[in-house]
Amino acid sequence: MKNKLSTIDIEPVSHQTMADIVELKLLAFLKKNAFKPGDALPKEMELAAALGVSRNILREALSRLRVLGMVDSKKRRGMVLTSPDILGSLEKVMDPLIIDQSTLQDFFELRLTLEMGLADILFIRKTKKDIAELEQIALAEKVRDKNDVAFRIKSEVEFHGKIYRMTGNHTMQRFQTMLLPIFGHLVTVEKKPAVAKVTHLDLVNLLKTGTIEEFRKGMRDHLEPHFKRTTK
Amino acid sequence: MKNKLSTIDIEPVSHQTMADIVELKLLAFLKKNAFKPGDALPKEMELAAALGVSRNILREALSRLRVLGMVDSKKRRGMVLTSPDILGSLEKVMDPLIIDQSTLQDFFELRLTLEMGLADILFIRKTKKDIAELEQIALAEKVRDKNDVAFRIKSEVEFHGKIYRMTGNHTMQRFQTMLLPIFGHLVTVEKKPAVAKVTHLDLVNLLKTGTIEEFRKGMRDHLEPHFKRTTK
DNA sequence: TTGTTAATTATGTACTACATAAGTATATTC
DNA sequence: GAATATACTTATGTAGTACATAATTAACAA
Repeated sequence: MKNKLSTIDIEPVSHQTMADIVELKLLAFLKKNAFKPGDALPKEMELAAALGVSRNILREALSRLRVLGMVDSKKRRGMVLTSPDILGSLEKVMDPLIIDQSTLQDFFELRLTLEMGLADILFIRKTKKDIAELEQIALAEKVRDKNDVAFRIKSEVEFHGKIYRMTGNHTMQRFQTMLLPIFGHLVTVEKKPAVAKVTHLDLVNLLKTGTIEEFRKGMRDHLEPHFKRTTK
Repeated sequence: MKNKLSTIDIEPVSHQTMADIVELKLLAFLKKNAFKPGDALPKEMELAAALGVSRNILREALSRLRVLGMVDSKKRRGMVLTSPDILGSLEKVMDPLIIDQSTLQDFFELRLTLEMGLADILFIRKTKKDIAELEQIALAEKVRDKNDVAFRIKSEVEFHGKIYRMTGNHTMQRFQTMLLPIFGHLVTVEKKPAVAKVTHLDLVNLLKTGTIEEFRKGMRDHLEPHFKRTTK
């Protein structure tokens, strides 16, 4: 019964090119031989000869590993396997305009999920200093005009960003920063701005004197407008 | 005072190659001109000419966009922008052996955070059918030998995997699958297996008759051994 | 030991040539 | 004239050659 789609939802046959194959073979080669970061790779000519492809094709495949942050190379020295910058590749494609709607929604929910799960790590790592800084951010919101949309978004970003930083988890922090454009995009699409009944200042106080459960409850109420939009 | 490191912790100067520059220029070009999935890109020769580089270099850069799932191309037809497969690039580099220890720990915490935050979405999306299936998985564990390590891991994966599937969030589900090798790697490194006081069957019952808060409390207790290892 | 210079070498870039598949136009047949 | 077969065109895919460049090594000098 789902034939109403004008765009036919079917994937085109995948024409594997040599570069595709070589890319996979290289990945398999690295895993099979248990290469570790720092290990030197065979030189281009050897690899190309071993794979039976031109140096051109090999370089196209290597170029892909480079963008994944898996290999690095310098002239004369050769190539070495590096510890990949996992989120680096994510950052490059995180553009709300080209990501399909369904995935955007998924990431939005992912952020909500993270935010709800943060409490545990947060209570392990929180410090008086961090809480004080967070409070400053929350207090700064009061003195500004509530209708200043640009400021509201900026302060929202600042507050939640600070919370992620407080976890001491650099990856999570970066991940959140990457999700910001998506969050911003979905929010601007919204008709009316969501007003939370639990404010940032409330959250700060819960962080200061409350329990994990109380803080999480507060966060849930703070995010309630977003959860309300999450359908079955 | 952190000079005790034998390997000097300093990044080498980054030598940007032409391919690096072209890659960035292409990304900027696509964003600036608001290209949308399906839009045709200029042909290789035109791009190369416009950028002032050889077709070789351009193809190395395009190859990178391909691995990110941003462009697709067929002979004669030309290249088109595609909706990127965000997690595709992640999957390729998700190898516990080459990811640095610090990032591994970050991802481990990320998983714990997700698991703790799942409750809200889960209670929105859960169905009787899914709960019944989850219960089957939990029940199947009872009949097996507790000392069968391989089975224990398999059933652990199955149970938590099912929970992620129950969220209906395909991205989160894929993300969890990607994290499995990391989880497995860190667990095998552990000395003694962690024994949780809240079992999978307990969680199923909480999902059936409990509240969100009760379920989350159960999940926290279930994960307690892992949280215990999480240091300040 | 330190500093300079020259030779070596693996990567980086450019260019050419051709293969291949997929549109486009033309010709042929009924 | 419509349908089918044929030749042509074109943009990507692949291969090969040539040379530039930077980093390493070796040799040499102060």
